[in-house]
Formats: sequence, C-alpha cells, structure tokens
Amino acid sequence: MSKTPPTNPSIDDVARRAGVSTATVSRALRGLPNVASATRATVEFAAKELGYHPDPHASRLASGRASTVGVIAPYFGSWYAGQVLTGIEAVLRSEHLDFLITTISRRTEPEEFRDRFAALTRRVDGIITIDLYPSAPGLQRLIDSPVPVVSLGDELPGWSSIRVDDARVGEIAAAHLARGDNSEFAIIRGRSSGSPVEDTRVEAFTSALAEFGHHINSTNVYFETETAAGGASGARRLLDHDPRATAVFCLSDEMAIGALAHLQAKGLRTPSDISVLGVDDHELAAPMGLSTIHQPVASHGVWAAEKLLALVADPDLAVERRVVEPGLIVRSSTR
Amino acid sequence: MSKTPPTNPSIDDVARRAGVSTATVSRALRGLPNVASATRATVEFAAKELGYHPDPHASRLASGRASTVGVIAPYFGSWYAGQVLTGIEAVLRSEHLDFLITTISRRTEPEEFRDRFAALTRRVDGIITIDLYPSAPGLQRLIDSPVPVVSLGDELPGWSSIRVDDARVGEIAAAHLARGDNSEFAIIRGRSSGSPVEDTRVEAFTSALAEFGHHINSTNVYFETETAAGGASGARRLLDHDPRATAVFCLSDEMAIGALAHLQAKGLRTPSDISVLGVDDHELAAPMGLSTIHQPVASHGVWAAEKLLALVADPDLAVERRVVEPGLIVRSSTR
DNA sequence: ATGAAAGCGCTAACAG
DNA sequence: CTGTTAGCGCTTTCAT
Repeated sequence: MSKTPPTNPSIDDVARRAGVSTATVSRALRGLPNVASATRATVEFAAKELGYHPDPHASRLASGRASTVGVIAPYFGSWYAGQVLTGIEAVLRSEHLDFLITTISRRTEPEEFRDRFAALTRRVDGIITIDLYPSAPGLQRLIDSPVPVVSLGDELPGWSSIRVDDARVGEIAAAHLARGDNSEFAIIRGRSSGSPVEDTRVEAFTSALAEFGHHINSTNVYFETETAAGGASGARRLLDHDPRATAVFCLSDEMAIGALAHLQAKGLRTPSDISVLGVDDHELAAPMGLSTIHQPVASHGVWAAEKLLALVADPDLAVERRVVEPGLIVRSSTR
Repeated sequence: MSKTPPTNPSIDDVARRAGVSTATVSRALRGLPNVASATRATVEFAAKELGYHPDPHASRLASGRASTVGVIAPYFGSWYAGQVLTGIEAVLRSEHLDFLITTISRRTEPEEFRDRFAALTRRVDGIITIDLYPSAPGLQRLIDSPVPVVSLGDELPGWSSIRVDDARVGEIAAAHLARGDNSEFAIIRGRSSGSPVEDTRVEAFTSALAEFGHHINSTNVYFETETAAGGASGARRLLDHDPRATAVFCLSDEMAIGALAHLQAKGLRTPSDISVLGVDDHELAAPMGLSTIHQPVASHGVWAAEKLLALVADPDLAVERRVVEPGLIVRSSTR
C-alpha cells in the first residue's frame, strides 16, 4: 500500500515540468498579463497534472499580502452573528480569500485586546467587526488599525460601517404599539452596557412614545441576557411587577420569542391580552406569529465583506456609513 | 499628525535591541529551553518595547507548521454549527491557534471539493468537519487527507469522531411517545438525503415503535428543510393529511419549534391534543416548554478541538470514535 | 514575453 | 547556552 509522498509539488516542479522558469509559472498561474497564451496553457496543464497548489505561507511572505480577512465578534453562537457570517463567507469565498474568526469579548482586558489585535492585523488584509462596541482602549486600537476595518452594528471613527437605523427601530416600535390601543408599556432589553444599539433604540422608543402621549415607567425596563431564556425571564418579572402591561417591546427576536413563549405558557393570549414586538425577523418569528422589525442581516454581512475588499484594493476609498431602514412586519403577536 | 511607520519590527530588530542573535530571540520568545533566564528576560523586554509580533507567514514557512485549524461545515448559520464553533473557538484560542472556516456544501461538485480541500490542507495543521456527510469522492478526499481530521456528526474511516448515539435518540423518542398513550405517529425530518444521522434516527424510531406495537405510516414522514419554517410547513401538511395524529417526532428542535408554533396557532393544545418532541435542547426549547432529547453540542466542539490538537501533536494517536448518550428532557409538549 | 537572482522574516540544524 | 548559516516556497525587480 503506497502512501502519497508527503511533500507537495512546488513551483519549481511545475516550472521544470513545463520547461519554463519559476517566475513564469508564478505569473501564468496568477493570471498576470505578459504571458504568452501558449505558455500559460502549458503551465496550467503541468500544474494540474502535478496537482500543484501554491503554498499560501510562502506567497504571503513574498508578496506581503495575506489574502485573508479577519472577523471579530464577541460571540459567534448568536443568530445574528451566524447570519452575518454566512453573508461574509459567501463573498470571501468567491474571491478565494481566507477567513479567520476571533472572539473578543467586550470586557477583554485592554492589554489582551491590544495583543490579540496586533497579532491579528499581522495576518490579515482587513478586519470586519460584528457588534463589538469595544471599550475606549480597544476602540483606539481599531481606529489606529494598520489594515482597513469595516464594522457592523457600530460606527468607528475613520472607517466604513453598516447598521440598521436604530432610532427608526425605536420610533417604528413606538408608533406601532401606541396605535394598538395600549397604555401600559414595557421593554425587555439586553444588559450590554454601552451598547449604542440598545441605548439608541430604547431612547428613541421612549421619546416617540412620549409624543404619542404615553409614558413608560423606568421600572418597566427589564435588563436580561440577550437570549430566549433572558426574554422569558424578563416576561416573568414583568408579570410579577406590572401585570397590567399590555405591550412589550423586546430588543431582539430571540428575547421576544422567549417572552412570548413564557406569556403564552402563563395563559395570556396575544395580542388580546398583551402585545409582543421583536426586532430582527429571526426565522422563528414567522412560524411563531411574532410581529417584528425586520433588518436584512445576512446582506449586512455581504455589504461589509464587499466594502472591505474594495478598501483593501484601494485604501483611499472614501468612508461610507451605511444606515439601513428597518421595516415593520405585523404578524399575530401585536394588535 | 505622524503615522506609525508601516513596517512592523522584525526579529532582527529585536535581536539588535537585545544584543543577541536572531536565533536566540526566536528561542526565547517561543519559550524553548536552553535559554538563560536572564537572556530571555532581556529579549522579552526588547520585544515588548518594540511591540514585536512575529510574522506568522514567515514562521509557518520556516517551520512547516501552520498553527491553524480548518473547520468545514455545509452551513454556519444553524444553531448547531454556531454552538459547535463556539466550543472549538474556546479551545483553539487558548492554544493560540488560528481558525479558518470554510463552507463546503454537501452537493459541491467533486472537482471543486477536491480543489478546495487541497488548498485547505495546505494551510492548516488539521481539519474539523461538522455534519459534512460528503458524497463518495469528497469522502475519499477526507480519508486520504494529509493532515489529521476529526469529524462531528458522522464517522470517517481512519479518523476520530464524536457524535450522539443516533439509534438511542430514535429509541428514546419512541419509548417516550409510545408511553404517552399515543397511537398515531408522525415524523418531521430534514430532506438531506444520505445523512446518516437522520436515517439512523428514523429507522431506530420506527423499529422501536414497532416493538411497542405501533406502526408509523410512511406517508406520515414529512421531509422539510431543517429550519423552523420547515417544521411549521411539516406541521401544516400533517394537519391536512392526518389530523388524527397525536404524536410528532421532529428531528431537530428548530423544526420542532416551528411545528409547535404552527400547531398552537391552529388552536391545538400540547400535550392534550398532540405531543411534539424535538432533538438538541436548543436554548428556545425550555422557554417554549418543548420536550426534547438533549445533546451537549458545544462540548462536542470542545472535544473535537482537543482531539485534533492531540492528533497534530502525535499523528499516531489511536482513532477514537466517541458516541455520546442522549438524554430525554420532558417538558410540557409531550405527555 | 521570459529568465536570473535577490529577498520576504523566520526556524532549524550544526557548531562551538 | 548562544551564534552562524542555510534554507522554507514563493514574488518581484531588473535584465534580456
């Protein structure tokens, strides 16, 4: 039983086989101009015969280009991150780029953030951050990044970004819920302090509500982990604290689904007893009849990846801050 | 406003600064023995002062080690993949390893699979596959991989793997549902043809049911996409086709949740009118009261990553096929 | 259009 | 314990 020899063919093998120099092989295989088409064909044939694949480390060392993009997020287990990742991946793969993922928690020590970030920038051509909201020292690092950065969710001074219009999210939620003949409101939100996304949405919601003549008591804002379990817990606390509430705005569908499930388990009916509104348009929202505010998450990932590639190709590209309009989707959990 | 010079400090800069040779710097910084502790301290100090981070491409070229692990899955947007990824990431990060992710669809053309796989193996020390179930040519590629492979979900000849005991999953489901005074059963499953996971579970479920004296009609097996929307669609078809069914076994919680939501929306009560059982113990299962068969997904990722690291360190490590025992969790969706 | 040759920044023998 | 010396496999001037 003969094993394949453990050494991969090198560019020299291809050159010898094709009867040309290594430089020519390099040019031919990378599709550079100034290669006779006959030569190129010969080289490509030889490469295929040998099963040649260039060593990425060698070519990176020589060229200085990493052909790799780094993605940083606090957590890749969330629905949001998974969707974004899928969008990014599709773009990068079509460009034959590698794709390195790293979690950096929002509360990573500045020193560790510094080191991890420095190590990362050394091996990628650009970075995409997902909902990072770094603390000040980390933020500074990102701003000073030697490679281009594109952020999702928040905006970094000097870099391009994409996010949903969070103020509009709050306004849309308030308008919809206020119209529904409600008078007692509640919010279930994540506990990520310093998350501009959440704060903006909550503030916009509250002040829009005020314009409709409604007031939301600050004790009716429930801080929970950003999961379905958190949403359920928030709903339980709401029921204990203020059973008169008839409308609850959850800052993500994952939380909303948990809340909805809990409320229904307690015998409440939506929307007659209580309205529940989420944000995201999670794939479970439709089957559960959850009204929500849609944002096209996977396409955010696509945009970010494409923007980053453009930025890698042309570092002087103008900064673009894209703000996407959210859209209300009324299903059966609100009236 | 002065920009940081674009060139990173190199190992030579550190050597000069510390007054030693580059080889010594290399040894000192990698924690190799045979370095005087005073020398090491000097080198570390110099490196820190300069903000030195070794160029990974150069060190990989020189050492032949990639210090990177590749992860292949058909799709990273699923709950399952996200959880596994989280587990893998935690392990790899603690070992300072990079982490490349690639989607390879189950129906990728053999030729493309071949090329993508070859390119990947050139840049990683090992590979983890998640629920890949490759077609024959792809499978052969994986088996012949020049770098170690650890698989989740399915078993590859010659390589270690971890999966839940799928036959037990089916048996547990059958035993639980048969006990609940049901007589008319249904299955909602994914449509991934050739997925050993699903086939095994369905077969075990069916034959265990037979032992309890029950028979499931093949027209009551609904093939749907493996999402909540698919589950809802399956439930709708079930209601149309066989409204007498009182127990439905869904092959994932995501599908079960969709089914549950649809059934409840149609006015059916669980478990009095109908029982719904899932598999996974998704985080939404608890808030929704979904009975399910638990599998510790994130820890599968941890195990796979640790196994792969061990395999990279010692390629002759014995193959280990780990089969995890699933556990029934009864909540309020089954009787 | 092609070849020769000089590195890219690091690791790994081999001496000492 | 430390320094010297070759490369690792490619890309990139600079010639031709």
